[in-house]
Amino acid sequence: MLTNYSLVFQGSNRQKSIVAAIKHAESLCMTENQNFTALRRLVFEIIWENSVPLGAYEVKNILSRKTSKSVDPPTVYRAIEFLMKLGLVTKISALNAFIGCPFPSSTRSNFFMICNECKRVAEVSSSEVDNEIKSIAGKLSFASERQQIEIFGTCVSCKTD
Amino acid sequence: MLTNYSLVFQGSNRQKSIVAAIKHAESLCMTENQNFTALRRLVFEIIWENSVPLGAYEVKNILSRKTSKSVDPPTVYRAIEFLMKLGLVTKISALNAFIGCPFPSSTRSNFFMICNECKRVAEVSSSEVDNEIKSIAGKLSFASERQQIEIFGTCVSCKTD
DNA sequence: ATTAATATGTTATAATATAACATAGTACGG
DNA sequence: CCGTACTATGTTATATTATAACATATTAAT
Repeated sequence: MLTNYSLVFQGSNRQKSIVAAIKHAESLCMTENQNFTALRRLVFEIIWENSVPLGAYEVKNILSRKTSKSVDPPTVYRAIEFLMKLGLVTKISALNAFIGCPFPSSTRSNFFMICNECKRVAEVSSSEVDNEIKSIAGKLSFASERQQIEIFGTCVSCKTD
Repeated sequence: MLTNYSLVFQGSNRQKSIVAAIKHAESLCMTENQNFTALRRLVFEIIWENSVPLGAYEVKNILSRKTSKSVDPPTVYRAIEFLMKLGLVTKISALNAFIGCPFPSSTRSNFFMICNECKRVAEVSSSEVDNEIKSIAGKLSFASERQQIEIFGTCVSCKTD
């Protein structure tokens, strides 16, 4: 099992991992022959700077502040779509909000633990869960392509508060 | 493991299960002291008649046709909210659409297999997956309350076509 | 320089969802 | 039976989320 759970819910900052994340995004774009433009990098940073998932319009507002000019929805949605295709960002669809993927290169399908109190989201990559689902899909002859697992509850920090 | 997979993806109709579902909904409302009004019953039927999840506005249009009068969004959303609270209907949040829960009384947390081709959705209730997730949550001291698992892929029928 | 491809800007609008208040129906104690 | 409180529905308006369609700009290769 691989997770950023304690970093998200008990760690003090994420700065260090953001630097690494940008590096990773850059090299991924390089190998995929994709253009990590200034705009896309900005959106990536905005989403990654938060352990709370951001709605597209929140990203839009932050982007607008950072660039000191007005930004229209398609600008944001296109950048997010680009990042999602590369697996750098995921949508938490129950929240209509977006969060950075800490393990973009993992081949296992990850899932999210979402704290109802502080709204932060941690990612977990578990081969056990993954295998169990794969096994069920196999038995039913369902060719699974993509999965989205969202667990809502209370994180370790908020529970003790 | 409990599933309506073959009923949904290989069965010819769902009529039989709808009758049982309505009976179940009625008695559930009875014991919960909730009012299974004509409107709520209609919305329940509309959603249950489909193995494809329906958007709220699709429900609205069908409802409007069935009652021969115009229906406003809050009417539909309120009925859906009511049914969801009772566990009779779930939202597939990746689709912004709603589907009946075939195992409303199951204490296990269920998940959905969604065919990208025919759009039908089957529900699976697996204690293995459930336990695995519970175990991870336990290790991380995450008090999980609700979970939403959506598996997208190709069903057995569409694969062979 | 010219073209093709990619990325962004811009305008408009579609699709999904809820707030707030008005009215109607129901249930029950007096 | 009446009045009150509660529940459900009707109605209007608007918030939130997302995309279509077309224009312009940037870039990369010929």
